[in-house]
Amino acid sequence: MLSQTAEYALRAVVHLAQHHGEPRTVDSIARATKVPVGYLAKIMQQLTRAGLTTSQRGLHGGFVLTRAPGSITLYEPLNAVDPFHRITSCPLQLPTHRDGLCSLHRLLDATLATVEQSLRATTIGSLLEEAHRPLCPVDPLAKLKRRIPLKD
Amino acid sequence: MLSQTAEYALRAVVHLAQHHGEPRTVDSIARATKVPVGYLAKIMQQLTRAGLTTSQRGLHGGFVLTRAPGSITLYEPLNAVDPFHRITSCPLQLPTHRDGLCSLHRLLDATLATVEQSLRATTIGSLLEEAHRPLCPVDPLAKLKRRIPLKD
DNA sequence: TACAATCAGGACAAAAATATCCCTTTATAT
DNA sequence: ATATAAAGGGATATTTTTGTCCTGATTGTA
Repeated sequence: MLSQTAEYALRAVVHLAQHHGEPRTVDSIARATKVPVGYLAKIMQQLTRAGLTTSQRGLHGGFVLTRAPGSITLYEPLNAVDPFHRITSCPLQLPTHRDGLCSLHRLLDATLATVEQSLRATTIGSLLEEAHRPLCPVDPLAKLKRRIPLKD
Repeated sequence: MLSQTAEYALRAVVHLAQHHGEPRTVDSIARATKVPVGYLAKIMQQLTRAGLTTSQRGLHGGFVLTRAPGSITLYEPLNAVDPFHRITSCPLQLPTHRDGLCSLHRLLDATLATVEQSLRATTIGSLLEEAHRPLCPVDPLAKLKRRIPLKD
């Protein structure tokens, strides 16, 4: 249901939130989130263009969130890489339905509305709170495993 | 969010529901629902394999729903053409998360759960009821417009 | 200044989703 | 029987999504 790209973007933003303040390179984000590096690079560009992150080149550069994790909702990174489309007009282009959707599409859109609401109601910051389970991108074992270096 | 295929499948099933009992050919469904004929043919095969429709070849053949529209939920045709996947295990395959999802994926899955519930709670039949707006696939003007025949 | 780390961006490749075409098989009506 | 109306199914084409690779532009540091 979510595109792969959207899933990757969320992982990246969560990771940045976990290290809020310190610039993270594409490579380090990719390793932590298990997203293909080259592809993630494109996604990070999109997040930057959308104003969610800033990028800094050169040594000690990388990406940083522009705002506090508590003020960024899940909706934002998703929407940046894969715009969320509500159903606002009849997908069949029927003239009768110019002013309103049919039952089918009204129901589908109502479902989309709940999804949108759920995504807009949750901040990245809230995912990091104590009460929650540890987040994928910070898996502590990941570090240990990396002591056996990957080829290349 | 829905795949194109899923949207098409729903339109087709709604159309069959509106003509419950009479076999509808791929061509007539395609015209009414504005789905590419050739592609719809494949989708109808999937619906038939999933047991939602029966098909009959030859003159006066076509597709018919196997059950009453009131007993078919939106979830079923969707799932037939484009299986609905809940998030049941960590998409990062992290060993720490073998027994449960992280906050991010738990939230995403909870959202999926509401979508699933919404789709399972609504039947095709209920979409046809009076209180609702006319459905796209039965647009009455469509017939009129067809009096000016399309080329081919 | 030179070098190394890092992002930017374009070109290309692979895979998946969407769409078209055509031929075969099956059923019906005359 | 034969012609015709349909679905079945395979091959192929197109488009979109996902992914790779390489080169150039910045930037910090020695």
